[in-house]
Amino acid sequence: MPPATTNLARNVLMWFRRDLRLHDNPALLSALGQPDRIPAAQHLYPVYCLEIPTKKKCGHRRWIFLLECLHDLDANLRKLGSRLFVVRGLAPDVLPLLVQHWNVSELAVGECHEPFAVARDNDVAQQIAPHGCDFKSFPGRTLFRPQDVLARTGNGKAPLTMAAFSKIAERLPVPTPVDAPASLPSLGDDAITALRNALDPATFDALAGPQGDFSVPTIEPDGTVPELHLTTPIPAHEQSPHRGGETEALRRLDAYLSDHARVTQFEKPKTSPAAFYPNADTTILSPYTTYGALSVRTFRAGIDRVYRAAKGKHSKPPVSLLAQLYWREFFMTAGATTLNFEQMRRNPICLQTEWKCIPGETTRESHPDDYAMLDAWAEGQTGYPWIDAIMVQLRREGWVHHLARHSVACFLTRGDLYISWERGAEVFEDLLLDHEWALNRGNWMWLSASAFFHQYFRVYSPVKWGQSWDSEGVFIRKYLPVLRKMPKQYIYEPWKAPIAVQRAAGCVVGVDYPKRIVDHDVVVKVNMTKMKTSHAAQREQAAMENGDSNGGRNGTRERSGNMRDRPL
DNA sequence: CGGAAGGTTGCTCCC
DNA sequence: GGGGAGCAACCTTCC
Repeated sequence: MPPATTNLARNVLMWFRRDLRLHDNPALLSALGQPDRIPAAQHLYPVYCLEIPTKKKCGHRRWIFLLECLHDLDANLRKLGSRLFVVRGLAPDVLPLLVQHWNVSELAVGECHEPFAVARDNDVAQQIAPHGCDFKSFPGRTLFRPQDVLARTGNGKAPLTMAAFSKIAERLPVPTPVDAPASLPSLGDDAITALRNALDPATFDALAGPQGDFSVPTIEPDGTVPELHLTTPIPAHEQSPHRGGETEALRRLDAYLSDHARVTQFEKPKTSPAAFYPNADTTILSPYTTYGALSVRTFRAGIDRVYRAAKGKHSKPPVSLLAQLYWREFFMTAGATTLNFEQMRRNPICLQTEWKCIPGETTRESHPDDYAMLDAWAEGQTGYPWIDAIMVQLRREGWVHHLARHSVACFLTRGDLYISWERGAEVFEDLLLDHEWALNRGNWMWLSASAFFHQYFRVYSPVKWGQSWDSEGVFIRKYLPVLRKMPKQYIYEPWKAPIAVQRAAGCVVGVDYPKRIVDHDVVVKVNMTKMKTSHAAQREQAAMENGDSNGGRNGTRERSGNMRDRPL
């Protein structure tokens, strides 16, 4: 038993969320106490709450990546004589039980800033307070706290351009990563027994999982996870090449940073969306920063070391490697401080326009044709090989290049299908290993020219843009084998190939590969007109609300009042 | 306040 | 094929 501790005992429960690592983890380190000030914890209980089955928007490969991170975290904890307890259930339900029966005095977390996470954490803090347990949050998820950025904007609103954000970021202190612990406080000798004795058997079994020991769910070699009812085997060639975990994250970071020229000369718009693992132009570290298997503060420190070695000669924001971390902060700041950030309606920074398939406004039953188009896009069946190949890569690997995301997002929204960006965000949330709520929703607003970016007349061609990167069609041939033998002059537009050429290539359009679902050259003009009309309507509305005083400048639509002045 | 400058990553046409 | 103007025209930031 944990000794019948008095209230003076310091027992810490480390609640891991998006910080699945030992390096640069201030919350975890807090258990060690501080010399002469705070004693080391007597016991440390590392916990992850596995929220089954509520993560409906988390696809199979995302689950696998998360579980790999948990397995690696558990292994690394065990090297220090500890372990991870994976508790099945929602945090506000299960943490109070653990706190009570493990006699926990402090619950330590890495701070999260999403509105829903803040609400959840407040809930947990209230639930554990009656048990005499403090909720203590620590930095580490971001380089900068959204509040600290907001405090320097002058108007209390998140910056909407990278130039404005960078100006603030450059004046904020550079966070220093902390070392991984060399040792950890012990577990209670019989932490599991304590729970088994205190809880009724059904509750215990539900929390502890099928092994009865709070272990990480097992991933079978065929990719199935029986405990999570992920029972569809994934053939070897369709498994993601990106393996989760802190160990792999730090290996990839070191490998990337070892090429100093690549780091100092990095310019995002010059990296190719048609390059793919293991020869991608970019780091593919985003899945690791998403789950916190890699600390962004450690990442930044590594970039800074390379920059210093180059005596300050390096690319600059908004295109530099460091700026890629700034973009993450940029969207997290906006997401943490903008009302209704994840949707179009009642979102003060978002363009209002009449997309198809708006959540809550149409259904599959009311508009089956619109949703058929959405499905064709999501499944890689648009008939545009560049678009479809990207969606296949996304589905299979859980990662595609940022500019590839631009292409398919523009296609779904303002470019071709004029479908709600929220629907695209839902699909990405399901598929992306690196899904971050604020980045995903923010980038969908960007690409649909709903917020941040407004030059809707700049449209990506689903043919020309890919062609400019990969005229041979290597990328398409990899992910759409049906087009493998199509001559390069038709690989981006197979419908233009003479039927004899289609037959010779073994790919007849309409039989072996879909006909294109829209004619880009036609719909792009229609869509641009829709955007123009929506902007005009919005300016008119703003002029009305402002008594026509500013001619609609800064279109206030729902921006007036204090809608953005919400507490963090 | 008003207006100019600038905005990570477009396309087409022309030289 | 690489670079630059024109396309038609959005918003935020900054002075």
